[in-house]
Amino acid sequence: MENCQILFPSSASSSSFPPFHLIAPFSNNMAPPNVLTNFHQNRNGLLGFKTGVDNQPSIDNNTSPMERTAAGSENEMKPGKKKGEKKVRKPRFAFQTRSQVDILDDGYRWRKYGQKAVKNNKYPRSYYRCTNQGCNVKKQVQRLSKDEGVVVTTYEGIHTHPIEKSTDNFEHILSQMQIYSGY
DNA sequence: CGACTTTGACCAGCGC
DNA sequence: GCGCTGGTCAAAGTCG
Repeated sequence: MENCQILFPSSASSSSFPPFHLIAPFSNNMAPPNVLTNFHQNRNGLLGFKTGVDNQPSIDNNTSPMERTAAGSENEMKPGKKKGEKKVRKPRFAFQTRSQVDILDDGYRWRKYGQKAVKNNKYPRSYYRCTNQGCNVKKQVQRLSKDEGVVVTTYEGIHTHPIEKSTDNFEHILSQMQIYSGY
């Protein structure tokens, strides 16, 4: 978990790196994760954006070994937990936002599949998965207990399909929230 | 009735 | 080895 902290640059540097630079591309029919991926690819010395990429060359593993047979043939081990096989992590991107709502409407449809209480945090962490068939993108949403206005959203994986609805809505939400810059 | 949420249980990884 | 913690599953419940 710790390998996925964020950072936006401090607000002091907003002139050189306004947080919304991160977001602007969304309007181009791009989903946040994709955008962030770009950041990841350039991440040498970038932004302070931190990702949780583990030996993941990059983004071409859209359909990962984690893929769970949607048909539900189970009985196999849990996905991605094969013996001897190194745990493969998809690229992860996290960002903090200051928002009233936990769930940012980023244009994709998500299904909640779990919620856990997190240590040192009075708010639970929620786990969501993209409902699009074949798309294994996941995200975690957590509100900070020390600053309840701050929501941390972590994306894992890359969407393999076009966005489902206009991101105008997302932008609208963005316009209502402030990017948190606590570092 | 389908899509989604809730929630307890289960499992693996990790630190001690 | 053990206990803690994070991540996921899946059954049951809810909602439109």
